[in-house]
Amino acid sequence: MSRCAMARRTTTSYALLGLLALRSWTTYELAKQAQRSLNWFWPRAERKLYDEPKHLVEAGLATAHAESTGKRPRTVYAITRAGRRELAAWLDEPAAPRAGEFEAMVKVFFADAGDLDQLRATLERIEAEAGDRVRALADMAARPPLFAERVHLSALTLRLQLDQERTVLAWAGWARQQVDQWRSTTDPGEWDAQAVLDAIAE
Amino acid sequence: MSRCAMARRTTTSYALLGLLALRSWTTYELAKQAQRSLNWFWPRAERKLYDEPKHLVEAGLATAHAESTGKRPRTVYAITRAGRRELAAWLDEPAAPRAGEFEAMVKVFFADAGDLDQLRATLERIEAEAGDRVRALADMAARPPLFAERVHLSALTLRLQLDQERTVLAWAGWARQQVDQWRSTTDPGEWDAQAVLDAIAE
DNA sequence: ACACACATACTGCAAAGGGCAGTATCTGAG
DNA sequence: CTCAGATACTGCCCTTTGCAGTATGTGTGT
Repeated sequence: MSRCAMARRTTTSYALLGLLALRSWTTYELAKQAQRSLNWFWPRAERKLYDEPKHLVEAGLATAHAESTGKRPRTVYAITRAGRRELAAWLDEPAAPRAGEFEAMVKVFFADAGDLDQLRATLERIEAEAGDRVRALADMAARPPLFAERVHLSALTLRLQLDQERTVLAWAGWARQQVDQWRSTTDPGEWDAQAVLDAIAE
Repeated sequence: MSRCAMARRTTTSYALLGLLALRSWTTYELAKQAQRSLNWFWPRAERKLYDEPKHLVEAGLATAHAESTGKRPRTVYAITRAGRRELAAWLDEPAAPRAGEFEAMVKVFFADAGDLDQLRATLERIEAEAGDRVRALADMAARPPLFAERVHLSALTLRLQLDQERTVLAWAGWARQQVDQWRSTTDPGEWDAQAVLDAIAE
């Protein structure tokens, strides 16, 4: 009943609340599940995934229940009716803009501080990583789903994730071909950068 | 000469060092430039962009020079020889994996906690944002470049950025079409989720 | 029967990063 | 002469990360 000092909620709060809306989990399970599914578009350190459920309980959006496996204690979290209400209300709020961290692209952008071999190595690593992820996504799609009644939503999100990885993969291959035509990282020789920019500018 | 307590360097340190490798900037210019260019793949709050150059100076990778415009002071940063060396060495280290925050996708993933109108609104916002960004990138590509001698590197990075935004744009359009065939967020009716998953699994 | 790897189930701490408010000066257009 | 907008930052508090540390299950092989 009392709402006292309901601390602010972050996207991380709602992401975990979303998982709790599907079923109850122990903190450990919740953390693992978040890393399997949410990690693709809402990556969070395991540390946070242990802290956040406590805030949800504090705010009355979830309940915590202490259990144990022999001598080892564990906490099972479940969503409350208020939690479901808040989750539904949150869906109405406009989301934060997409933001991506891509350190390797910083290295590409400043490639002229180094040599062609370094640039090529960076591009190869980008390509390898994207390839791994395409495979990981294919695996996930092939495996029987954890929540059969939610496959339509999984299909939607997996599709974007795959498209993104494939885009990176294709770009990296193209970039390696372009870079192979350069004389050095500071001199692209005959290579026509303007043509690429013109294509981007439509 | 002394290396005393050279604090750790982060990717943000190297990103700014990269900009300093191009020319000297005041902190304000550096912050703005970082937001114009780096923001696409290494977004950082303005606040950090003011702190970081101080660490670079501390580590001997840059120098700070106090100037003034009338009564208003300003600090001009320049890279040192040690800075260029460190930057080149950093290019060799494998980069952190790509990581993206996409809050709107969390809302799509948990769309079954709300109704179809909420899901459609989320998809429309995703589409609008991606459209804005495609236009912003086209603008950047059309505008005369700040560093003419580096257009080849800009072309490479802009290309990926555009591909990424277009991927999101195309996906959002597709997703809206799919969702229009659903009966509710919990019941996709005749819609064939398995077909989508099979396509992903190859 | 015992070892040992691996999964479960967390906590503490320091440092990086984000968001917002606040302060002040300079520049150009009307 | 005014006023918006650009320049040039700092302080504060909270979130998030990363890593190390501390246990207790469970299953597999020998």
